[in-house]
Amino acid sequence: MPLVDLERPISSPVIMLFRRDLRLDDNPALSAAVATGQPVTCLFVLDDIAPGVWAPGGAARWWLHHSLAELAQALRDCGGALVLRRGNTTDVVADVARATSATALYLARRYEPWAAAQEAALHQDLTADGVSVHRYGGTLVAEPEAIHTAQGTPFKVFTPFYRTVVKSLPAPQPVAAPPRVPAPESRIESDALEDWNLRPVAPDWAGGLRESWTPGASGAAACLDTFVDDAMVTYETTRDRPAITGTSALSAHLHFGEISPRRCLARLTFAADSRPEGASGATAVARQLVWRDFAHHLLHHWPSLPESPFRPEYASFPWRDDPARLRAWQRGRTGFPLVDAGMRQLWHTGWMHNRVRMVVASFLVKHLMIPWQAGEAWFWDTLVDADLANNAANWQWVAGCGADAAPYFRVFNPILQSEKFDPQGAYLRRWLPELRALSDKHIHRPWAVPPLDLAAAGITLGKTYPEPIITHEAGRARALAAFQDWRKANAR
DNA sequence: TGAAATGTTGGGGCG
DNA sequence: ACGCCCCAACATTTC
Repeated sequence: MPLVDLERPISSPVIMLFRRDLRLDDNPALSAAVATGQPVTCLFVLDDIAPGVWAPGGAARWWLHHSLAELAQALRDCGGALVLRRGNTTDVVADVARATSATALYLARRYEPWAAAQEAALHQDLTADGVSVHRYGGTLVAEPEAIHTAQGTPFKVFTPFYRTVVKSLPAPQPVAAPPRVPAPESRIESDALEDWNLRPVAPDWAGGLRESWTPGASGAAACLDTFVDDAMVTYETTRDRPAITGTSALSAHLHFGEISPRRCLARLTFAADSRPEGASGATAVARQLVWRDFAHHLLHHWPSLPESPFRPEYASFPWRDDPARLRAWQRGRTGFPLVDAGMRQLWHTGWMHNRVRMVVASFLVKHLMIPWQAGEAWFWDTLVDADLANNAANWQWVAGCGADAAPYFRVFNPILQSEKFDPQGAYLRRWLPELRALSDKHIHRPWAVPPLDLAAAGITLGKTYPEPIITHEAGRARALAAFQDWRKANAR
């Protein structure tokens, strides 16, 4: 044996940096780290101090706690260990690399502007220290570099983007979880998850979250199973019914990377093959996964997406500063039952049905003319699935200033939407107990209920339930007029 | 992934 | 029997 080999460490451990890929299954970075045959230091860094970071809100932090707890257990079950550290990611990883004599770092890329900058810094600092950096995908269906127009430019319209993804994609072949993730013999120090205080203590407002969700990879897999078994076949119609569990409810699991979109696609494809009547539902939900990709591609190519309108002319749109109505919207006290039910579902469970998200968002930016960024910020603070790319792209879509956006004059009628998608008022009654006694006919518009019926239902408008903070007709007319004036002024 | 206003058509009541 | 009107139902356009 050549002498030089004796000078090398007997083993050269590697680091797997978990970020938003809190799973073992179909995790290409982890699989590559394990495939080195070396011991793997699994690391998660709580880094919400980096510049430009949108620090996670309370609901997302609660979810993160439980997701990390499950990841740590899953790693223990296969011979591994998860090291938790807090601080600047680059500094922490460099420290851990020195402490473990690591020669390589594996990670899955992210798409937030600050995260991309962080990856560049990691690459620079660690390479200088003699640590090779290996960056993988796996978080999206397709990487931004792989999808572009014939001219080589990024897509700005969803449908051609979708077609290109479908056309250029091989059948998804998820990578199975490694059977063992061998930890180094000498352990390095880890923070205790409890000490991070990701969960609320006093007051403990997380009861609604606990009732609603099972964070973690096993919860994610169960969620997908339930969808495929129960909802997939009728997805196209029941997805719009907020009183029904008609959607996948995978958003937060996907956000934290507890399940990969390719794993979802593979499962959907298999299910559609074995159950032809479910094929159209499987395609429709797969399309939603591609919307998620679209948002991430947009953020990748337009890093200012969370702050600035994609269509720059909207910077001069005459938005209104209206703190009182913003607060009424946030607290579910607008006087429009579907809007209020949605905002209360959000507050209680950290999640809102997608159809209702569109209605409440339209109400904020059109009827109230409050800047979309205010809605984006509230969703960011309260959603368990708060995701920089999805949140920014979807708010801009509703506001009309985004890529492939709904035109500004497309105003949702919160009453019609309510009657159409919650005809029996089941969703309204679930979240607005004070309106429960109203009839199916009356519950969508309490302000128009005859006084005797109101009294019989125990309702005093302005006391037990708010008067509408604006009428639909006035809000709609004001928004359309402002839009027309602005366009005229803009055309000059 | 909209709604409202406006236009068109056709059936039925009715003088 | 006929023409007129009303209006629901559907289609188109406009915001």
